[in-house]
Amino acid sequence: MSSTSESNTAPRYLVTSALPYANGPIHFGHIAGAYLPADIFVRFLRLKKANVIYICGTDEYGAAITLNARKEGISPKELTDKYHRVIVGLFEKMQVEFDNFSRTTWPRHIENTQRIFLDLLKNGYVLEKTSQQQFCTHCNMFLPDRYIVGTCYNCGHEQARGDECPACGTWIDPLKLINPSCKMCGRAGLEVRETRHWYLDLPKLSPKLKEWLGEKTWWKKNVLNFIQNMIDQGLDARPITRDLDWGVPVPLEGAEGKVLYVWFDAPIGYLSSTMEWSEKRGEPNLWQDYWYNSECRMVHFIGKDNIPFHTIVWPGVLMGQDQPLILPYDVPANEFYNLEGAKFNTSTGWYIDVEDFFSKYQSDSIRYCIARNAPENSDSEFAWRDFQAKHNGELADIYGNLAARTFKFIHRYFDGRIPAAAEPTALDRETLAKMAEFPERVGHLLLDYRVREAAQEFMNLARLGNRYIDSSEPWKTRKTDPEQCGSSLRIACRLLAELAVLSYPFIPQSGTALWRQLRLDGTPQNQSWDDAAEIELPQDHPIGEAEIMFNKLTDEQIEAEIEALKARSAAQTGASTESHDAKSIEIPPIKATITYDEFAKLDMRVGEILAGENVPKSNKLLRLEIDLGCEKRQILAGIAQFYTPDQLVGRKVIVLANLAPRKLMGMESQGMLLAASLDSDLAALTIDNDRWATLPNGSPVS
RNA sequence: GGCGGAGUAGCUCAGUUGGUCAGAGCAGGGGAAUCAUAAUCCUCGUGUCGGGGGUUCAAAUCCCUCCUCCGCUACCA
Repeated sequence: MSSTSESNTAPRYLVTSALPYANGPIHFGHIAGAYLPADIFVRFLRLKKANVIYICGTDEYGAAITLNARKEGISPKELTDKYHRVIVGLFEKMQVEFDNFSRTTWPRHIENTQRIFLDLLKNGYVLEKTSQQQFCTHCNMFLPDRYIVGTCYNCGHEQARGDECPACGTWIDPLKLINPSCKMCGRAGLEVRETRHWYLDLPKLSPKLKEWLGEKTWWKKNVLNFIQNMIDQGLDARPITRDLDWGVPVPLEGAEGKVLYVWFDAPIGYLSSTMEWSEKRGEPNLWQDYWYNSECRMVHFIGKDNIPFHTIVWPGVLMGQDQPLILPYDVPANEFYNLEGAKFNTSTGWYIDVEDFFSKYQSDSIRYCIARNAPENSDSEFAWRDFQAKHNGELADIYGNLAARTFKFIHRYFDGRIPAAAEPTALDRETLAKMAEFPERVGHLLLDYRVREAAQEFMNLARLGNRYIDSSEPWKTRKTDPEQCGSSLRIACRLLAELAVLSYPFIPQSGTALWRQLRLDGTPQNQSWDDAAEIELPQDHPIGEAEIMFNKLTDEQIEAEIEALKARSAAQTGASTESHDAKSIEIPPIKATITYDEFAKLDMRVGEILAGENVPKSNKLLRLEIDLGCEKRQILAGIAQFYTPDQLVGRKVIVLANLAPRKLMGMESQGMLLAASLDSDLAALTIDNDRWATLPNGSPVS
């Protein structure tokens, strides 16, 4: 590719995206945070004639992978092979193009990781400590904190995790948890065993880090705020090894069964992947032109969950090792991208099937939709309605239609050839002057990682084109002043050529399609961003047939997608319950005994559901009106994933009537609908046999 | 619990260091035009800038306080 084309003026860039964890497919949330912004940035830099390489790969170690592999009955290697392929396939569909996409199981990556570990140890940045940890004799492994469940010693909640109690919010010391059990096998009787681990001495690196971070005045504010806080609170030594058999082995005598943590080796993957790229190119030392080059700007695109690793731990690791490796130049972290109001979640069916998606839609549509609403400063989300609006209203109507009206006109009245230029009118001059401003304006925004504004701005160039054609009215001048008419269309074509280049980083297929219709040499990628407004079109140059680049998405189609998403979510939530039997779900133990008096405080009544509706913007809540005989109540029940309002109206249910009211989603809930639930399944307590149905509303339950 | 973010027109959101900052896009009303995927272009906003208090000649923008929502909390990757 053109990635190494020499240029003395433009800076050299090493761009990375967070290594996706090869534990499952990635989704649009990942794409929006770490990949699409980086891909756009890289394509743009290439047009700016910068020397840039774009590096990534799958992250393939860690406990989660061994657990999932065990669940699927395959080896960790087989699991990561599978998801490596899946992830590569997705990037191809998204048109995210890396210079190299490696894997952390690549042998030289293991060498790199071990060497860096040994450097850190030798230089005194790694401490050895023994500690007590919970060990599950059945699973034969030390348990990560989140895989330990027990009773909270602070509030008595039975389902406290080893890291935090969901009820009272206390930070849990897993060793103090009462009746701890293993979340994986469900068994109690954990043993506390002593284990030896190595820790990265962040307190020792802290002064260097502080000084280094102090210079990063150009970093995004959300990133700086976050880490400033963390540093101010003081850094703790962090364990970088763990007891596991799937990972980079600790290269020391007596350290059998210990591997380096995935977060330790994953960023080193950037280095390893660059080396692999070098090797593949047959220039084994080429990577040093980047990693040993203090003029090279290393930019890490990540999601916000990765900020501590990339701004503190990883730079600390780089500082403490012996090679002259460069430190990150910038870490433009993005926030999260959700789906229709909730987080992407594969296990509950709240996701978009990528295979299915790309069988119906173009990558440019989703790229543009995400770019226009990228989670730069706060979380944002994908919504089908918004997707339709962006696709139809902007890509098809403004961008695609500009090309169509221009090209068709030329074919119809100018024999499909670029007309001659005439003496420019005032309007021409004004338009050309505005066109000339776009490369710098859009480019400036991109260098600032303001993708959403940049996308809006390139679309404004298309708007300028539409306005120009409307104002110059070639359908009139065709009869009154053919020369002027031709000249107008020529300018419109020049604008389209510019648009092809400026839109290329965002929507590469469409940019290329425009270029092709203009029958210009090469591709937009070979052009110069700065000169995009100056592209010359020879007189009589034949252009291609006008293509429809974006077909409209119908309301029915979009409705169907929304329905399908909801249906799958409901089905998958149901499906997971069917598998309960097979998977030996833990039945929670019986709670502590209470007295009759305590029980008698509860006032439960029979109530009839009079009406129900979904609570706007909530996935879980239904607003129900319930007749309790003596009065009517509004109750918000978290059962929307299990019942539609229709299924409930007319049913008799049991309501806890003297529960203190509570506000949910801005509405007051005056009581609680009783329901049985386990895991993620739920069934409301209804009364529908003949005898019970005759009981009046408001009958007490005891 | 700690930290952080957000609350601005019906919807999605912009608003650098306080003074044309009360805005853009969409939706909606009106109009022009007809080359084009019924696409385009022009035009129209009486919004307590979450509530309250304060600083100031001047605050959406600074300070205090309250309310609501959300995220993160690095030993889960």
